[in-house]
Amino acid sequence: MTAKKIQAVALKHFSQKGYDGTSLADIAGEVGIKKPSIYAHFESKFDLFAAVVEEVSEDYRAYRQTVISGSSSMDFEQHLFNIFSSMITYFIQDRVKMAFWVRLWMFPPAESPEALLEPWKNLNKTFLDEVIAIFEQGISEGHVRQGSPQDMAHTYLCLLDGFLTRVIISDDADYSQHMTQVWQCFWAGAKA
Amino acid sequence: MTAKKIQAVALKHFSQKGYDGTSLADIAGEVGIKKPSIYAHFESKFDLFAAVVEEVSEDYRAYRQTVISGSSSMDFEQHLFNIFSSMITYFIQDRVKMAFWVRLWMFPPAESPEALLEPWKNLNKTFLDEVIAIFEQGISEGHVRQGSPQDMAHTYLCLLDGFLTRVIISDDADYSQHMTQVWQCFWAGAKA
DNA sequence: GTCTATAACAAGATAGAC
DNA sequence: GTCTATCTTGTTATAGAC
Repeated sequence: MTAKKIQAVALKHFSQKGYDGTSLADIAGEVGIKKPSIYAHFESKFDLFAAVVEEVSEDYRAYRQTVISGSSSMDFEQHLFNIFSSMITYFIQDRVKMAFWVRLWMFPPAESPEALLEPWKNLNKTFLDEVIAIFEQGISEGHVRQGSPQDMAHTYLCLLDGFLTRVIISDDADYSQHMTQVWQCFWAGAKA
Repeated sequence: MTAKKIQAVALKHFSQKGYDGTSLADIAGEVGIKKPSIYAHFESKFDLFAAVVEEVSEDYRAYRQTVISGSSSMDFEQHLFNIFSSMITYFIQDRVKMAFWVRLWMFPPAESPEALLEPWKNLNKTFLDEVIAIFEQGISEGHVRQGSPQDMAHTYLCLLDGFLTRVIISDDADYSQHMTQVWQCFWAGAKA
């Protein structure tokens, strides 16, 4: 299906050059069609962008849900670390998706309608809530030191987002080796 | 001086909409002049951008140097925390500068010449080296637990970058309240 | 230094043949 | 669905008067 190929190429270009920096001619050229042919599949440039957002968003949502529910039976530290490492691995194994994701998150195209951004924000808000719930459970069960679950969740997400940030800005091909060390430093301060 | 005013307005627009999303007409309009007048002060759009990068870069460099050298006589934890909180405060008190800085760092304009990006990368590389040196000292003097100073510095910077990331994506006006909590979580795991 | 006017071009989008 | 041709708009940039 041509629409899917257009979306895949668009993802790559939006990821590398941003929404404004990408032209439909760039995309069409790599797909192997001419620019007007895109309009047979998408109503506008922004419509194409929205489709890519939807695809990336849904893939991410499904993956995250699988990871969180799939590791809930683990030992507490393992559960938390599994979410941490799985999210990092998810993005590291596909840097195009990662750059698109982070770019949209931090610097969405100017004048993006709320209809596009709101589901995206909610998706990330949900993650915060889930992590807070995990820490609440960890504290009440004695796995985690006494303290504010909100603050711990926040620190956890700072570490996760910071790790992704540093992967993006780094040329290092195998950044994942740092993951375990970062985690140990965090867990040493969080455990009961 | 008109050139300075153009730069200031350009900083704001580049920060909010990115390089490609900003037009010279946007900038000129807010400055109060017409578009062609910009060319009396800057050779090209990119030349204006480069001037803004230079200004922001130098301001950041000077501030960071002041913070690091100015707190080196402090107690070890205070020294580390002071750098952490000062860097965060620096960006929080000027979100325009923060967004410009992070945007350039993570997603520089496509086809930016190396001449623009290299000094910028070196600036950040230097910071990593300085933080590593501080942890090396901290370990040898017994303030920090035994371990790899590289890994600790990396964790420290993940936390710092992650914090800034979360400030950018958050609407919360007073995000700085979280800073102390994040720090305590880190230090609990890092101290000897 | 700032302006009007305009060049030169690229980009998103449409019309209509095939 | 894809193409060529075209429209329209917006953009960077220059020329030349004041």
